Amino acid sequence: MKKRRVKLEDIARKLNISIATVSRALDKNPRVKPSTREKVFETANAMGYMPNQIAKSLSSGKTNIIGVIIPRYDEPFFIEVCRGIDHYAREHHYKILISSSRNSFEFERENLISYEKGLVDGIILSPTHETETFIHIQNIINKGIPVVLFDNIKQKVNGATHVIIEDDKASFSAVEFLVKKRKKTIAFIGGIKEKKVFQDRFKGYLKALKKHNIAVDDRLILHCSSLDREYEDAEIQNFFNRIPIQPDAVFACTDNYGLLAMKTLLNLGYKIPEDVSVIGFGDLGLGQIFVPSMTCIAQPSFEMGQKVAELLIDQLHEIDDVVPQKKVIKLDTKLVLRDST
Amino acid sequence: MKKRRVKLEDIARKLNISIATVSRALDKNPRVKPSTREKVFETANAMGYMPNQIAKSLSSGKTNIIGVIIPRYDEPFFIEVCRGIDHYAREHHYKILISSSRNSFEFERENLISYEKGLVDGIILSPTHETETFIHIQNIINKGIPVVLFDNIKQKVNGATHVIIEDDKASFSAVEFLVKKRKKTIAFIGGIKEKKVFQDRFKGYLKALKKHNIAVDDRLILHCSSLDREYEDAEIQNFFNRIPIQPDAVFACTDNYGLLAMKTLLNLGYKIPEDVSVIGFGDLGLGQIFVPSMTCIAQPSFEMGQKVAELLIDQLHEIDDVVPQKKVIKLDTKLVLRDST
DNA sequence: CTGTTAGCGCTTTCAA
DNA sequence: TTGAAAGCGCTAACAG
Repeated sequence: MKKRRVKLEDIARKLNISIATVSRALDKNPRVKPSTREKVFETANAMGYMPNQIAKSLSSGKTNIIGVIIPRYDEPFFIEVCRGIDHYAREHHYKILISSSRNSFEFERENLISYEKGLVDGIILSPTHETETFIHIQNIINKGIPVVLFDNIKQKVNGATHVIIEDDKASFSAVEFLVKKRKKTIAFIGGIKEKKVFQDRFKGYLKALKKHNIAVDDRLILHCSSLDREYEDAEIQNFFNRIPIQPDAVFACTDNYGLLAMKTLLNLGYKIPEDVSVIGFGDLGLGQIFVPSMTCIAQPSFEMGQKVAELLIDQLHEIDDVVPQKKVIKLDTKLVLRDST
Repeated sequence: MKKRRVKLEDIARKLNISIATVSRALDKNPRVKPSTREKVFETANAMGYMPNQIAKSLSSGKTNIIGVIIPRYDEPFFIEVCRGIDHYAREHHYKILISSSRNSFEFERENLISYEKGLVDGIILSPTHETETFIHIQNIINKGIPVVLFDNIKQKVNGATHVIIEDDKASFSAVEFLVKKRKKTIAFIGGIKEKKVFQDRFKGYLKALKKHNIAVDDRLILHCSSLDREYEDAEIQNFFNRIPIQPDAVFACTDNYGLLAMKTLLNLGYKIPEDVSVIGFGDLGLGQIFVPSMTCIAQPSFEMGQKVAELLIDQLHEIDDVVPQKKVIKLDTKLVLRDST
């Protein structure tokens, strides 16, 4: 059943012309006589010709594939970013090869190395919480492969463009919003301490309390340590079941934490927002469905994906000699008010 | 900055041996003298050698990439399937190239064609609701590229393996469960009518009603027609706002529909499950967080991904001459009981 | 155990 | 406007 694919040579032979001419004709190279070109197109179609991408890539040195590495698939934020990347990339004739580092530095390195084998023209990466050192990324860049980083960047990488949001500012403004609503007992639910974005969101929380002279109370603070959805649930339930004081507000570092907090609080008999206000982070859809709907910091995920792709593709199109400006792009967030506050 | 990559030739020259030997040594081919092999490894490392995947692929005829086409990214079901595929594929040294057909037949075709250019060794595809004809898939198979289909398969494709769940049975059992709870006024919320899985889920609903002599009431039936999250919400709100009779149960064809129904009903003052029971379809996480938690038909999404990948990779490893058995694999679903019923 | 050589399918000078 | 030929980097059959 498996037939040999038709290639340029087959068309050339049938038409009694050279491979080069066929190649040029198919390329719409103007240096081919229109009549020849037409004949080539006709027979190519008739024979069911399909160019071999691999051969093209080998000879041209470009694959038109962008490698994307995210810490995990099951987080709407990353999926939205990928969607944004995909949209932009497709418009510019690039495909995307996504892989997950599964929150592991080792996997991140492996993925990077596998991309280094020439499969991709450039790389988009969101570092894991474990990623402390950045030489693996630096190595890639030194080999001349453009890299754009987004989210969770612990350390500036020379030669890479960064796309981020200002996590500290965003959380500061959310917490300040709660304070202005006369909340005094504001709980904080963060994620793994090692992750830069969570560190920054925590900083914003502290800063807001400090500014408004509210004492920090450790009993109100939870840093979730699990990387797994199921355990997050348990951690948060535990936290609120045992909390010795009643919070009048909760600031959560992800949508999911916020929703889990709401669920737990409702089950404990709290009224939202009467007894306690809740704010989430991300605004990736679920907050709108929950009853009551959740106030969130909206993170421009799709746009972040588009931006990241745009920056990478721009770099891919730059003349090699030009030393391009590597920049840090900051995207805006905003607080979306709903029923939980 | 962009340095020329080191290749086999460079290593060969430095060691004064042939390229072939270097290639074999790196391959751990036993026909190379251990001492030679070691020297090769050392210098390869020292020189920072990195094999060129594209060249390898061209000469070996395999890319070790699996192309995956899903109707959309922003549906947890598909992401879970992709996660399953990724897990299995990675263990077997395959990478996955995901693209979305964005619910469009034309995009599906385009993606397929782009994969036909030799970039992928095999294809995993979930057809869109628009996909009525399957010649584009048949064409691919005829070219000798293995294809595995999953979910929403309107028509059996010759030569392709299919992985599905029995949507009609699953929804039948869910609706029957409601009937046995003495529900008489069971609303149905389905998706676009063109989609096979929704058709089947509707059939199951009808069948259960029929079996238990409950008259079908069109006023209780909604087929959502939008492909966009935002409009789904509006459609479902509209439906319940205007419904002329009070349902005592709702069977929804996706988790999202179920959650939106619960939200709307709660906002209308219904008590769940006292006034109305709700069952969703999928069980992809959110149902557990909602208050009340939602009873769902659990669909084995991750497992489906693994299975689909396994079947494809098996096929890729089959000897070409062997005409492989193409099968239809049916995975089991189950009803997960929670607070909404 | 190692080297020679002929591809894999396409692009791209260089010549004609 | 076209053709010949040299790669792209690696694999594998064949010969020694």
